[in-house]
Amino acid sequence: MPESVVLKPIEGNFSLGDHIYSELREALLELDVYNRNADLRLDERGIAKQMGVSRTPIREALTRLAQEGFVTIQARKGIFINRKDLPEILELVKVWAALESMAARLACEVASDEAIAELRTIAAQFSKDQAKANIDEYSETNIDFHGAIMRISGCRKLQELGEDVFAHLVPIRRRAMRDVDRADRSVVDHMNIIEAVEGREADLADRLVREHTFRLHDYIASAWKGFMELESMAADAKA
Amino acid sequence: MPESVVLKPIEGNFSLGDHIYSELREALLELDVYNRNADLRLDERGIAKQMGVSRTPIREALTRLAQEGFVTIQARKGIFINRKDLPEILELVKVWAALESMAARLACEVASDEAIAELRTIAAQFSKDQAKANIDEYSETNIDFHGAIMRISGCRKLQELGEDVFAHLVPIRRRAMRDVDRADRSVVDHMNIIEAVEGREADLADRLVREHTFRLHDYIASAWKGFMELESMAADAKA
DNA sequence: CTCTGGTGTGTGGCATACCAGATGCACAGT
DNA sequence: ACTGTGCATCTGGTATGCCACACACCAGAG
Repeated sequence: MPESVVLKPIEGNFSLGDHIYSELREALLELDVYNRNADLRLDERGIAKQMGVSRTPIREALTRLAQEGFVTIQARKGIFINRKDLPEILELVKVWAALESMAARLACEVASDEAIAELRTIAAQFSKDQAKANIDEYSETNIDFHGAIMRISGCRKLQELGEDVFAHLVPIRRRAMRDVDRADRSVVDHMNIIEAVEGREADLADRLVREHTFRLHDYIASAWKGFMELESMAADAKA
Repeated sequence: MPESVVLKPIEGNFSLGDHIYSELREALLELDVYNRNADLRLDERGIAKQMGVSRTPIREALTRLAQEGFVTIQARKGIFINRKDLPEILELVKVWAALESMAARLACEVASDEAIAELRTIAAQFSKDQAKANIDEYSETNIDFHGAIMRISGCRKLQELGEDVFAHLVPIRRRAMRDVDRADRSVVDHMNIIEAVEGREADLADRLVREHTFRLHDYIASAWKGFMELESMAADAKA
């Protein structure tokens, strides 16, 4: 067999169902920001017509979104976007704390020094962004940091589950980060976490991450009403 | 309005899709026990004919099972049962450890004394079952115990996620419990856990549960080959 | 005016037909 | 005997149409 051109195999999913699933999911996460009086209802036929396809792939996507808890499908009544209330959000944060603290623990035990160094690289962007007083970008970096901890834990399931839980928290978390005082505190927490992981102190890293996340938990619990007002304002401004 | 007959409202899901989903899921968990050379392939049309319905509800159920990771759907190739390998199983155990240790921690903080007392009630069945040397029933009780911890944590999401993760572990866990020495050790662990929760010692309960689950982790890691042989024997015996 | 039953429309559930890629095998060419 | 081309067939993906139930609205009986 002669030397031949090397072609990379076709990768992604080209099925309509998968595409629509991603599209809808993203749309829901964006929409959630304005979660006040926005239409909580989704219409299969409407979406189908809008996207120029039949109901079938739409239904497949919605089925998956329903199982992930983003929407609720009620037979012959309608499909409704799940609005998460405070207790539910707080539960998700607790789950997140459980997963990430375990990730930090595992990272201490199995992560390579290079992998751990990655945390500092990300943290380095903190001061830069913070210097720019660019809270939005800081928020993104913050997300990267937590994602990195999950990644270097070497536990794929932990990472995947964490991403699923996190998806439900995206709108809340982003908003929580707009508080400058919290951002400062967060930077300190992160530095302590990095040092614990670098020192391979599993128990300490576990505890620090858990406490860090529970600070977010308590903050959300106390600031929830403020979040709602912000969302109303955003929705009004849009209208 | 005169006194009229009181009828309880219709409860569950009567949609074919939901029913097939449950049925199929249960079948997969059972089948996994014989996970040797059993047919890893599922056929939409075959199942449809077998159950006397069209492909549509079957596909809905399979879509959900695919997202839960029980099966993999490959376009125009087939639907295959996901056989979990050792690293994957171990990752699931780690996730389980993360969730349950957090549950124990929360239980210390929020569970009522009555709820905690439930743990002892379940534990009481241990000695009884153990006296009967009935490992199978002990295994069930053991599962109840862990389920109870998740429940009294008061965190529904934690509980739900735990059940999802647990579902993937059912066959493995049941098998792991057949080891009598492990069962003895397990009883001791459980008693210690109960005492920690009763004493509201969150850090201790967290640690004990985590260590307990990691013992299962290490045991599976070392006994994996034995599990596989057992499964082959079971399959052969069936053939 | 109020209550009851009918009716029209909207919505998700299900069945069915068809499509195109994937596969395996047979047969022709070398 | 080997290779590769073409076809029959299998399989999941998609489009459609119909069904039954939920619900809002309306008309007629009281």
